[in-house]
Amino acid sequence: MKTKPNPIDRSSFEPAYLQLVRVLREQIAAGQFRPGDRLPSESQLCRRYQVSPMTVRRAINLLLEQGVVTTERGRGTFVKPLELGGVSFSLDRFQDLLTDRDGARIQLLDVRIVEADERVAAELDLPVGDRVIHMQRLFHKNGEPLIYHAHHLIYDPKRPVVEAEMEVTSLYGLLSGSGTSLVKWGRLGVHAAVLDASQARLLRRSEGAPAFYLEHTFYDYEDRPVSWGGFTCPGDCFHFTATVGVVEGCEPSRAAPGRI
Amino acid sequence: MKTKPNPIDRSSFEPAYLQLVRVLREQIAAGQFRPGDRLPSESQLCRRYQVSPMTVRRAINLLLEQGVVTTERGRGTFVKPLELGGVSFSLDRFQDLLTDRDGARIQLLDVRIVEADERVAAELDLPVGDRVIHMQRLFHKNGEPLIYHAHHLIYDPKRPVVEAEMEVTSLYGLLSGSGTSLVKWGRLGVHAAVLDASQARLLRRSEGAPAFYLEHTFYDYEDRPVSWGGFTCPGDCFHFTATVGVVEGCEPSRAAPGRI
DNA sequence: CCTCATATGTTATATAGGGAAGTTTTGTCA
DNA sequence: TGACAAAACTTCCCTATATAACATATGAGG
Repeated sequence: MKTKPNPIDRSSFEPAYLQLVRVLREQIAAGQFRPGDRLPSESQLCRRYQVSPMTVRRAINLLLEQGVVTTERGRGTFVKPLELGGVSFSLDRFQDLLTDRDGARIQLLDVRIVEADERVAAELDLPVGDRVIHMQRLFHKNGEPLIYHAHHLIYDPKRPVVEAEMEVTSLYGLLSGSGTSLVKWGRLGVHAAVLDASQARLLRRSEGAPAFYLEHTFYDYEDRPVSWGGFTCPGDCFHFTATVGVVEGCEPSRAAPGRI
Repeated sequence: MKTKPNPIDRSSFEPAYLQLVRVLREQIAAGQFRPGDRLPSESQLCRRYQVSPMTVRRAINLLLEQGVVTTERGRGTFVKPLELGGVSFSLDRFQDLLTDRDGARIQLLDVRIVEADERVAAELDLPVGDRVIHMQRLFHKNGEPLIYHAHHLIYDPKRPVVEAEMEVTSLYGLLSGSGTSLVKWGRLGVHAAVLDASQARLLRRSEGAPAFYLEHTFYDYEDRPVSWGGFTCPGDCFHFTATVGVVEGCEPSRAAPGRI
């Protein structure tokens, strides 16, 4: 058996456990270990790379959380096969649009106090006819309209959502708000949709054009709904991408951004 | 200062570090720690819960990877504010359709060998005019057509993709295939789309109906493209959901399934 | 009052080791 | 040969400890 040089560089800034993760990933990516194969045992890895058991464990745990391998107690660590179910898409770039930077502009189309109809009342857990705030906005990027946003907010003097929400930046201040946020959590959904006539006019596109509808409901610390609405994102400007499997570049099955 | 009882149960099957994760999550979910707040230092947590530093570290690391907290070396660990960018949507249920279970049926519409046009040649990294396999399929669930799938495959006698791919189960066998898989990794994209005339007829829906188009390109161990195509999923049957923020039930910002 | 060195508190990384639980292999005994 | 027990191996979890790197507070000296 030939003795390979130890690829773990102790003088590097990169921690040993991360180096080990990288080395193992590279070996998997190179096909040295294929789906279903068993990796060397932890003690073997210790000897092979001259690191302590805890370091190996930590590396294995990372690979586990990254979805690259599975472990079976008493049997070994195995390379996971590809599966579409593990893929996930993230909204990375979306938040950039909600904030102000980089030529992003937020146009307030309309704000008014209306009475909740059945649908709104159900979503916000209010009696029908209660007063709620209805808000419509248009997000621009480089002068072009990009996203249409409409949502309903509770209007309760006892709950100071209004003041925080009336700012034009709105959602961003309410979500990632400096200091104490009012919102504890939210539920999101992505639907396939087409533009209706008014949306098409606002977004300067043709009616019936494909779009993503990103629905959102946010809840406060008493788990009461605070806001319900959605973003309409034309399909010609938005898409989600991701990779599955162990690719050479680091960070694999982790999701990738989503705007062209 | 009142001495609270130690919520870490050492006789439990649940590992200490997971219990600690749960406890901290509950405190955050309950509003005991709010976004921006600093969590107790690691040594404080050691004393408070009577566990060793490594156990605390592991718990903190988990919270870190779950996106619940951020850490700043030399300053402390802080509760993360809500941010949409961190949300991710997964394809959990999608794979169920690719396999056979639960009343799922796969109808082979057409398989033929064609010459690659410019687009196909570019995607599969082949010369224009090379022979490729074109395949169209229809996925049914409980008798209803659900997904339309069309893709092109390389047709190279030297690469035994064909035999593995000709099975009706196709993609599933090629991906999650038992034994040695041919595919090392893949690139996925989700686009907003509408049904064209032929798709509408096959899927028994109206033309122009909204849909998701899940594009895919798969690569072999030499990083050469093997397959390119996409799934057309009518919007009335598919959507993605996710939650953002720390919700009472475990596993939060982790993505959620996607079929109604 | 300002500046700079020091001390303290924090997270990050690493080593060494031990025990529990599960699986596989080996070996012994009938 | 067959059945069963023992050993070996593997993953898993935890403890104890040490060092490094970074941030902030403290205090002395000008």
